[in-house]
Amino acid sequence: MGIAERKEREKEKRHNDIIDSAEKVFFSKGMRDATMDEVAEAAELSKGTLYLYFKNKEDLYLAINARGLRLMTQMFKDAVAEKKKGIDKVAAIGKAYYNFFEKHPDYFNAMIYYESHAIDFEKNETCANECHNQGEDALQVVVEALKIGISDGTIREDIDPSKTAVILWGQSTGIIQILSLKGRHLAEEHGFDLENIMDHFSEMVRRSLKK
Amino acid sequence: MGIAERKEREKEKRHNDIIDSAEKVFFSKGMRDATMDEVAEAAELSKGTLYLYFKNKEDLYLAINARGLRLMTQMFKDAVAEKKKGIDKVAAIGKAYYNFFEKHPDYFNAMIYYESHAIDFEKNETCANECHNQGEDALQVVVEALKIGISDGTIREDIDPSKTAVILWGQSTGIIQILSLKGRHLAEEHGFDLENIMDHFSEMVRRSLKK
Amino acid sequence: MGIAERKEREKEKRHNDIIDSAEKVFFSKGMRDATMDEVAEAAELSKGTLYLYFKNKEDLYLAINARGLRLMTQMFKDAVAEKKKGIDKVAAIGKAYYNFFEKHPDYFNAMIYYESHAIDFEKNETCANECHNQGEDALQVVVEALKIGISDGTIREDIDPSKTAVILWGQSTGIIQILSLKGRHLAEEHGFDLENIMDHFSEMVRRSLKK
Amino acid sequence: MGIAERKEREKEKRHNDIIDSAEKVFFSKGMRDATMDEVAEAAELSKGTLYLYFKNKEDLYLAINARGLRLMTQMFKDAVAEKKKGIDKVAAIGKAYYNFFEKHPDYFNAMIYYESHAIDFEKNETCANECHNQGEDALQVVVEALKIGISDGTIREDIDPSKTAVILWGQSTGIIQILSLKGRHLAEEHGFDLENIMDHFSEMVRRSLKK
DNA sequence: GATGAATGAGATTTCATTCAT
DNA sequence: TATGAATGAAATCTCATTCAT
Repeated sequence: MGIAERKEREKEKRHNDIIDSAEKVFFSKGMRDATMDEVAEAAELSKGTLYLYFKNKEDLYLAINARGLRLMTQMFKDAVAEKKKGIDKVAAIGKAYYNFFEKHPDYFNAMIYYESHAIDFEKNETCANECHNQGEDALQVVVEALKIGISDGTIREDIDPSKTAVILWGQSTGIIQILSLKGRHLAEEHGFDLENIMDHFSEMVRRSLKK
Repeated sequence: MGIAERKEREKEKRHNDIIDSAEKVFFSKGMRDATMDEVAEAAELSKGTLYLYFKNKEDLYLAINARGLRLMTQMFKDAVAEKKKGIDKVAAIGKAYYNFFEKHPDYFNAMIYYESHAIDFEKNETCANECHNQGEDALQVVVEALKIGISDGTIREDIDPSKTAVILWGQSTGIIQILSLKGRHLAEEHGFDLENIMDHFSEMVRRSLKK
Repeated sequence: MGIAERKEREKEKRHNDIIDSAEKVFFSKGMRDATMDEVAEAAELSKGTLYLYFKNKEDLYLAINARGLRLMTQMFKDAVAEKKKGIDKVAAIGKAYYNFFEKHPDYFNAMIYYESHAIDFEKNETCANECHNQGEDALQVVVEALKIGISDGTIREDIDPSKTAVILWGQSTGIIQILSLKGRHLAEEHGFDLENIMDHFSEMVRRSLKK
Repeated sequence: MGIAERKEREKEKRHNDIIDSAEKVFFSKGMRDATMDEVAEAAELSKGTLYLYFKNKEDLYLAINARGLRLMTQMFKDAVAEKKKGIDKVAAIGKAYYNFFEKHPDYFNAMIYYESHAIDFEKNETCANECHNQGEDALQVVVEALKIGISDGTIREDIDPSKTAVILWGQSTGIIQILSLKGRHLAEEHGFDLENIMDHFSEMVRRSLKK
């Protein structure tokens, strides 16, 4: 019981409702072409209220991205849980990442946007920090999988789990980014099978990590 | 010899002068925050004139990017020429890529920006096409190196050179992108040595390709 | 006796507390730039509560002005009481007015602001009416002084006390207003002694009224 | 000759056209309630263009005021020219001032607004400075009239022309301001004849200045 | 070709005021 | 009564792009 709690919950809900509406607008029009007016209309709120909840357009976009990252991290955790061996866990994360891209390409693209724009973390910007933390969480899942792999002997022990996680993260993101942006082009012009490229990549990663 | 030629040359020069000025502005302020007014001022031209030479801001930016891509492709070609074995050529391209990033981070970031935004190639837009072609050129250098590696037995023959080139390209870009955006953070907070990460990565690639 | 009375007293106190806080804010930031949020914060009340006690921002501002006018009227009455002759009473009011300005410039400026904006009296708005009545009171003090002057022969009898009071009021306000807004400028750029200007003015008024 | 001149003239015209439109809007709705959107619409220009010509709403209002002041100064000069004796010139200025108020009450009120708000002159704000200069011009006309009066013996020589001009200016403004704001009230409730009040005032001024 | 004024769209901000609880 | 979130209207600002000359 508690008025304060209820208010808090309502505020939280309003916050989420705005993100819901923003997603619809941003995902259909794109970050650049979507307008705050449209978001306000979709949320059935006044523009002033949007700015009550989010510092600016970018902040709102980051809130969407934080959601995507949360979702992705969960997918990573689920993937990891399904495998025993470290190397298989790593591979599963890779698969999960591609899965995330396939099922939620808009979230993936939001992430790319976020990753390719220098964003200020210094100033206590809630959404930016949330994104940063979620990113670290996701990375940590990879680090753990690598450590397990080293322990169970499925991954060579001369790698540094943290550095390798960063590398894997960068690699995968870079590849999926290409698939996202040039995928259609690669498929149509060059006859590439995208899924197949991911398998290729997966195999390469496995080779680069195995004992 | 002729008036027409001279005019053509002058036009060409004006074109390049504008890109020079745009580079200064875009590189110091960032693509998003740089304004056409600033570019015009730097170029000592009126804003209207910029639009005589470039369709729009993005087009101008793509012209810069094309320059960077040309430079990068050349660095790739030089790198390839210095090595005999295919696998070494591939590794040399990777080194050259990191080199390109270190020496011309602004061009690299322009490229990232370009890679993370869907850009229309369809309409016969000169600059966009130039970028696309340069990108294909660069990729072709990788494809050739891989083919040579397969021929000379330094690279396993069960890979598809084209797909693998795309993968290598995506991987490398993704990693350098992380270094570019989070490099300082990784170095300062986590004590990572960036060069060392690239060596790690290089080693992983070598393992994933070798026979 | 009772609860009702106590409630009434508390309400009255709250009312005054709000004016106290509003004064601080309005006087330091200026009527236009002060915000209701700031007043609410200063009063340690919610913004909504302000509106329970005052119809709107202007009403609150008028409450401040009414205070100033009450204070000023009292100074006029005190000044009048100290002199015997009508002409001296009139002069004393003039001095008191300047005195009011010097001691309470913020109240004076509030009055100026009030005087230079057409405000609705019609609708039974408490604060506006209070201001209006206070203004009439102050003017009446001048009227009385003039009448006494006519009676005691220190002021020429061919003037109309009411009209003359309005004229004196307008004159004085106009001059002090200049001193308030341009005083510093006049003193620094033109080397005027403000006090001296008031003496000048006083002498002129005396000449214009004397028999 | 002169593209530059023509451009200059056109710019000047556009400037004036905007002020024309702004006058209509501001005078009919009042400074506070008029919106820049309305001005833009009246001027058949985009809002952005308004801000190209005027720093902000206040600046635009000051431009209107500058016009009023120019007009008023001219009326002063005309009035002065019609009289021989200094004292008559001063009286004529007073009449002209009231005349200005009667014929152009909106300009007068704009002036009041301007006079009762502290406005920054420091920053090189064109319109504010123009107002300031026009004000000085007008005052100078009074100073000259007083000097002539002292020379021709119609005004006592123991007054300081500059200070007296400031006093006269303040006095008159104050009285007309009352007539402007409370005139209707004075006429209807108290049966005052406004014109008559000005005559009264005129007579008082004459007495206060004459030898 | 060159110019730069004008446009128009949208982001952002700011508040007085209202309203549901 | 008290609260403070929400509103809605404007102001302000910023630019990429267009257009008349």
